[in-house]
Amino acid sequence: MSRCEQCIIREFSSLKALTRDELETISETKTHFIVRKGEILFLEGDNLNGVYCVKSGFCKLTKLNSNGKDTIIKLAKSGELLGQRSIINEETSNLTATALEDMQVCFIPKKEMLDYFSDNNKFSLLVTRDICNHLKDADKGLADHTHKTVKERLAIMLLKLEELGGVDPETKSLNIQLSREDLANMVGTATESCIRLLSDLKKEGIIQLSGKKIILVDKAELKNLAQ
Amino acid sequence: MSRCEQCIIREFSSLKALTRDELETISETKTHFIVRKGEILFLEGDNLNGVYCVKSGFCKLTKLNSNGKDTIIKLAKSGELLGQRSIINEETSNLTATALEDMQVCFIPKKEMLDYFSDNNKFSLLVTRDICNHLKDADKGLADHTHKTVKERLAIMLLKLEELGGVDPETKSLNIQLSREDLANMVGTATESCIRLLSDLKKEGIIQLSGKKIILVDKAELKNLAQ
DNA sequence: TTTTTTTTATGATAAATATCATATATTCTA
DNA sequence: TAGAATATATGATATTTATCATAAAAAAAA
Repeated sequence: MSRCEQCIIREFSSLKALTRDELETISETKTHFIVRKGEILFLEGDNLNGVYCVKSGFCKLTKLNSNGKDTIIKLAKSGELLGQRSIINEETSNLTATALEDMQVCFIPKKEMLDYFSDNNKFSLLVTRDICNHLKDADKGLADHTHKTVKERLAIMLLKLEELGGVDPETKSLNIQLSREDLANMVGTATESCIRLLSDLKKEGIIQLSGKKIILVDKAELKNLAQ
Repeated sequence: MSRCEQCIIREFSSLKALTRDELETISETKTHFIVRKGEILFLEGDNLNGVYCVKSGFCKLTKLNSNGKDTIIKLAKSGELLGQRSIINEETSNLTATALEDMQVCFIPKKEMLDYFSDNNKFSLLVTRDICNHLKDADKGLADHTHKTVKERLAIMLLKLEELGGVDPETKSLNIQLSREDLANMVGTATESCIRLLSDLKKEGIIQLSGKKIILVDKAELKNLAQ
């Protein structure tokens, strides 16, 4: 199994603040596994006994609504740590993580995370900053969902998907390919409304569609919509 | 000016983890002031040079939307610290704080907060947990705003206002009295829609209204609506 | 491949919510 | 206190968005 000291992915998260000694200890205790597309990493309400480090692939983090629908709260890609909040607060997870494509994931036990959080100041600062960034995004999302139209939120989401996953250099289409249903759940609208608005954007020449592939043609106009 | 060592309010925030020495230092450096109803503590985009400790009164934390409207992201009451995220992330504030009634506020400089964050593990853990709780609330709010109707969100908000500010023991009306406009901005709807739905709830015997005073009569039904 | 299932697409319609208009009540201010 | 300004209330209407229905396209399974 690969060693954390040699894993480049750690440079993208708070783990970069760990010392060589700490990384070696984590290497001994961590486990590594594959999650297939559609499989669940953890469920809302689960007691997490550690954090998940996404090595490759990406997943959606959702919250189950009383009407049985999932709301996608955010997406996570390689380099991100999942479950930090639950570990720090010693609470069950408030979100469900589901793979949107095959993923490689490492699991780092709670004990090590909490030990280093108290012993390594640089690490705890980075962990807290990471959580702060999530909070800032959530505040922004809340404001957007409160006063923006569905079309505006769709524009925001398309730009966010590009930022998060980038585009295929050949086809220029978004690397993150969501079903219309998932996209609708991120935007916070009905699937049909989402499809309809995508069609509108296509008719207006702002995006191109072919199957799940989406190309952002007129990004200036998208940004204008997103404001 | 009152000394932090003797201030009971600190027991309600992460400040309770500070040592006597640390509290004494803060007492020397902190400033204390009054913010009148409607006045602004800080603006979105402001560079905060410390955190604000709410000693009495409460305020709204808002985000300016591109359409010029404010979205109320949350309310803060006595005992809460404002501006922690900005200090930790060394970023400008992402929210505007406006007093909803006269407030007493202490300002604790950035330097002390950051020093104790690195030196006092108990303190940094509590600060991080506080931020984690805000994140959890924001995730919940995002899910609610995504799939719930305006009436359901109004019910949620009324219950939240009771939880946050309590009720007058005499009249049983909510202590936190918001304008219909502010309430609408928290729920995420038009002022008129908010007024209409309050009237509906009144007709259904779920709440009582007289001016800004709101009495939650049938809390079971409200909770049922809030789900 | 053929069949079945799922996803995407689009029209028709219903429901929810926003906007505009206006009246009344309340609060503020001179 | 009177008058002005603001907040609350409610009707009429417009707009947005969701739901239902159905068809075409794509993907999965036999």
